[in-house]
Amino acid sequence: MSGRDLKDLLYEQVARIARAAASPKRLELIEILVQGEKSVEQLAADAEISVKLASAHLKELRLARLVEARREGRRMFYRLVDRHVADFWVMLRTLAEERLLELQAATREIAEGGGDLAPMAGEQLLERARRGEVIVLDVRPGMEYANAHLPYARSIPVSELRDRLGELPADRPVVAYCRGPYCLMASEAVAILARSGFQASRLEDGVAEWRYQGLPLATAAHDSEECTE
Amino acid sequence: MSGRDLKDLLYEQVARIARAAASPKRLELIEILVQGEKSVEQLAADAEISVKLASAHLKELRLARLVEARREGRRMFYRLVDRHVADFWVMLRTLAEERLLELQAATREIAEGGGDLAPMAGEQLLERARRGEVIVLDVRPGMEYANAHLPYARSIPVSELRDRLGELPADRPVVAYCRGPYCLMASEAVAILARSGFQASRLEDGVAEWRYQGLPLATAAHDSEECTE
DNA sequence: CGTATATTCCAACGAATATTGGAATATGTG
DNA sequence: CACATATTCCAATATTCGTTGGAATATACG
Repeated sequence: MSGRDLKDLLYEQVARIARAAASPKRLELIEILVQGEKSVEQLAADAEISVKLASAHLKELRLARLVEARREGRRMFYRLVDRHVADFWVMLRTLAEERLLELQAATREIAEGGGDLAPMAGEQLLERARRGEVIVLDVRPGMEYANAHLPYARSIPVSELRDRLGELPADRPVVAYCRGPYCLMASEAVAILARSGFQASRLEDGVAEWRYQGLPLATAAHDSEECTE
Repeated sequence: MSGRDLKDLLYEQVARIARAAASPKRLELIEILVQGEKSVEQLAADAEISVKLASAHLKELRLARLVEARREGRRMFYRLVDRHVADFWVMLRTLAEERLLELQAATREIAEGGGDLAPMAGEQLLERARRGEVIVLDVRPGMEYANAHLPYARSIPVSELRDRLGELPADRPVVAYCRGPYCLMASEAVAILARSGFQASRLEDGVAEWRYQGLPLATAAHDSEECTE
């Protein structure tokens, strides 16, 4: 094989991966899958697209070996192949944010709903949560919390938040997080909490960003009680 | 703006970056630009495409803010916006290699030309080069060496290697490197060296991979003499 | 100012992609 | 086995992208 042909082949393979990521819907599916395994139906619902379209996109992602599928009964469950895919998503998003001004404007629009608390860096938030000075609240669906969550975080899905406000101590600031900076659940939660008199703010990071920074995660509920009260 | 519209906008912006990287030719241009600033003509020649096509691809890359252009006389020089773009390229390639089997097979074909020396890890190679136990040889064009090169490396472009073999001590192993794993110059150099009785092997990494690993680089020729002889 | 050089813009065509509707497959249930 | 459910496959359409040829732009030189 000639040098040129070989090179073409090599770059083509790498481009194939990039092409798999070059679709908004597929990126959204990837971000959802970062939260854990999901069925096609769930993925379609979360990404607000038809099941058929979700299936087609998942096929592309599977072809690029970014996700893999498992059959359970009549359902097909998809998951990311490994954490490098999640890291890639975080890096790509970070790169995009550094470069595109419109993106920064839109991200600001999401953040605006949050409180005034200065954004705390990872290590610092972790320490304050450990000491119980701040309540870290995971507002994603329960399944995703069970799959992986920030240390010391407790789970109240945003859909149940209104009815479960009583579980939260009113004398401490609450930091809500969800799937990541593009997810709106934490913003909604902050709005609900603020309306009820809580000192609430939003953490932009999700588990993917947290892990990307090398910070620890919890995978069960065994540590979420340590900071309860 | 509704939540869905906002999300669509956000993912679309990220996808735009991925789309810019989703073309073999553009990836090749990026890798060439990692070696330093180049004119459109040089880029087209290195990537073996027409100037017009190179210009079109560079326009895409510029639109995505991955590269920026500078005019000097009647030439246009392009460069990567910052090192995050180079890091992105390395990460994308690494991800692709982990995933795609064909790619691994092709990469092996490139490496096959190399010697039998066990591949040395970065730190170790650096130390051996510092002590002069091994000759690190940069076989890229002189301009690229001047822009940035591995510490203790000396420059002999592959095109001049045949005529300058006398400059190399024959009693020490030579490790040649070039632009990165997909570049063929180092393989060619190893073949030439081996034919002349040198104990030659190839380093797959280029400056991008080296920097990605957090290892130091040299930017002038001030340190390439330390290990000369 | 005319000419040569380097690069970009514009137009056009074929190839690839996203999306949707309808049919097909595979699994579980009565 | 008939039937419901979850998902995938296939076909068709609109759109986008890669590539090339020809014209246009910007700069340098005589």
